[in-house]
Amino acid sequence: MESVFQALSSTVRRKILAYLSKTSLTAGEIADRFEISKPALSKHLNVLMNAGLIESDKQGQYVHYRLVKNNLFASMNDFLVNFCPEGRPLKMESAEIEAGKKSNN
Amino acid sequence: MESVFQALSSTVRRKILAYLSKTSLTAGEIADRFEISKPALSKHLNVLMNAGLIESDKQGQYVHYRLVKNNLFASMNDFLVNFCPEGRPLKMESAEIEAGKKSNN
DNA sequence: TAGATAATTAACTATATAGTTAATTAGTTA
DNA sequence: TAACTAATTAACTATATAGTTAATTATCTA
Repeated sequence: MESVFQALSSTVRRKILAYLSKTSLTAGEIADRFEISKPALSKHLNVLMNAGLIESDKQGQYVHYRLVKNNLFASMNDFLVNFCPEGRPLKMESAEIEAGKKSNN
Repeated sequence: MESVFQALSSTVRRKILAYLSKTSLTAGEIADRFEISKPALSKHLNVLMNAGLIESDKQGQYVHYRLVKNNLFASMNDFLVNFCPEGRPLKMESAEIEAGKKSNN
C-alpha cells in the first residue's frame, strides 16, 4: 500500500501509467515521450514495478512494460473502502472487474 | 491532482484521514494518536489541507479538522477513469455519492 | 492580568527523491 | 568478432521531505 501511493505521487509516473493504459511499450518508447534521461526513466519504471503497478518482459534487447490494471484498481479501492461505508459499492465493482467478468457498459 | 497523490503518499497522512473518517478531531487529539511531535503533525495537516482532503474550523483555542470525503472520492475516480474504460462505472458511482443522493446499501 | 493551554511558525538537521553523466551489461547484426 | 543499440547500474548533486526543539500567537481561566 505504501509503495503504491508512493509510486502514484509522481506526475511522471502517473503519465507512464497513462501511456501504458492503452498499450504496452518498451523502455525506450516510454523514454521518448519524456524530456528526462533514460536512466531517470528507468528508475521510475523500477518504482512502478516494485509497487506492482506494471510488469515487464524482455524480448531480445527490448524490455516491454505493461500496466497491471487489477492491482491499480484493487489498491485504490482497498484504500477508499477504509474511509467510508459508501466505499463498499466501489469495492464490489472492483472485484467484478478483477474477476474479468464485467462487460464494458 | 499532484497535491492529492503527494498527500496520500505518506502513511502518517493516510492514518490521519482514517481517523477523520469516523469523526472530526482537534489537532491535539490527532497528535495524541501519533508518536511524532505536534509541529510535525501540524505540517501533515497542512499538506492534507492544501490537497483539499480535509478542512478545519477554529473554535476558541481548538482547531477542528474533518475529512472532505467527496474530494477524496472525486480525485481517486478522476484518476482511475483515465486508465481503463472499466473505470467509468466507478465514476458514475462516485458522482452519485458526491450528489449525496445515495443510500447506504 | 498572569499563567496555562492549543496550535502554529521558525530554524535547523538528516534522509529520501529525482535528476545528471559515465560506465556496464546484454543482445543484434554487418 | 567488432561495432551498434537498448537498457540498467554506478556515482554523484541538488532539492524536497519529515522530523526535531524553541519561539510565537491566540485563547481561556483563576
